[in-house]
Amino acid sequence: MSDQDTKDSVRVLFAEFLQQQGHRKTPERFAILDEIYSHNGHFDIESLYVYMKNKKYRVSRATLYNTIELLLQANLVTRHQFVKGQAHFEKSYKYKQHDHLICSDCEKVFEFCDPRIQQIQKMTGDLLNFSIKSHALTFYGKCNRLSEKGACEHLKS
Amino acid sequence: MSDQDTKDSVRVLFAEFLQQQGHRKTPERFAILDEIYSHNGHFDIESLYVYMKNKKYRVSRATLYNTIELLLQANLVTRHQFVKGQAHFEKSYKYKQHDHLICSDCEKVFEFCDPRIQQIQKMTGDLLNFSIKSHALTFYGKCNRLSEKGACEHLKS
DNA sequence: GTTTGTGCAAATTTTTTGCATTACA
DNA sequence: TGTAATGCAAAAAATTTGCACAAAC
Repeated sequence: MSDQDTKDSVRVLFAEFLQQQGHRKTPERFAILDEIYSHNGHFDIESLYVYMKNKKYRVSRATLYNTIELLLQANLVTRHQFVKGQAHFEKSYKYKQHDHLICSDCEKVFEFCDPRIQQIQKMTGDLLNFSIKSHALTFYGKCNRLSEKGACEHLKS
Repeated sequence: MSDQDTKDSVRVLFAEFLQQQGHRKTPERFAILDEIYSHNGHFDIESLYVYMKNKKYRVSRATLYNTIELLLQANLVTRHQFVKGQAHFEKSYKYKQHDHLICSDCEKVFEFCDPRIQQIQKMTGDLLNFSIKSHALTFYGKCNRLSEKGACEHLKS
């Protein structure tokens, strides 16, 4: 599936979501969705604001916060809190299920997959009578690039 | 191990940590550690500030932030970000390893254990050449108390 | 005695809110 | 045309920083 196909799909999904929830289909909402699906990796609200401002797209931070909330509800975006005091997001449609590994030296975020997490998720839900929709698993450690190259890729000071 | 024994142990561990790192052993730092280990469950900086103020303990928010940072490094406290815009913490010494389950209806936080997560942690570290120190796994869903009692325990509005 | 750590207050950063205006349905 | 959504700016909330004073080492 091409990037354009993905963008078309999420636009349709978001439109359906807005319809069902009785929200209006404003151009800002679709522009924000489009912007998010034009980038890979994680982003925060401020970056998104700057991206759109640079494209001369007139949008307010308030609308970004509002729209991100809707996109979270629509499961088109997920939220993370890798660093304190600032939320990070990433697109989630057609993006393979994965979890994160954070290096406490260079603060770089890596991704990995393990199918057993889905099993644990299902079993825990059954056991505790909980309808589990999603999960977030993060491992914290050191990426062992220090000894290899003398320093982590993004090591500070 | 009694609560008092635990408090004594963490005080020794924190003292050793401060020594090794070349930090001073101030009474404020031990008072904060003691306060944290006097409570169960999760807390945020503001609650901790109020707890200590109520006990007439003179402490500033700046010192709380500073000390929490040291306690995180010493692995005596862990940080979570259950809700946006605010960090939550919990004591971690001698407190059984567990993960969290959050109800999106009542926002209550539940705990669970699954030994397989340790296996995934070890295998992921070996596979990606990463020295993993810790993890955080959170499941998001609905706690099914709605249908049982008409509403989640802390359901809003 | 030196220098780190502290409290306080101000500053910064992140997010939310109020309100007049715009535009979707 | 009625009402939800927007932009803007102000407010609120969370965290960090600067500085004079206190107290570990």
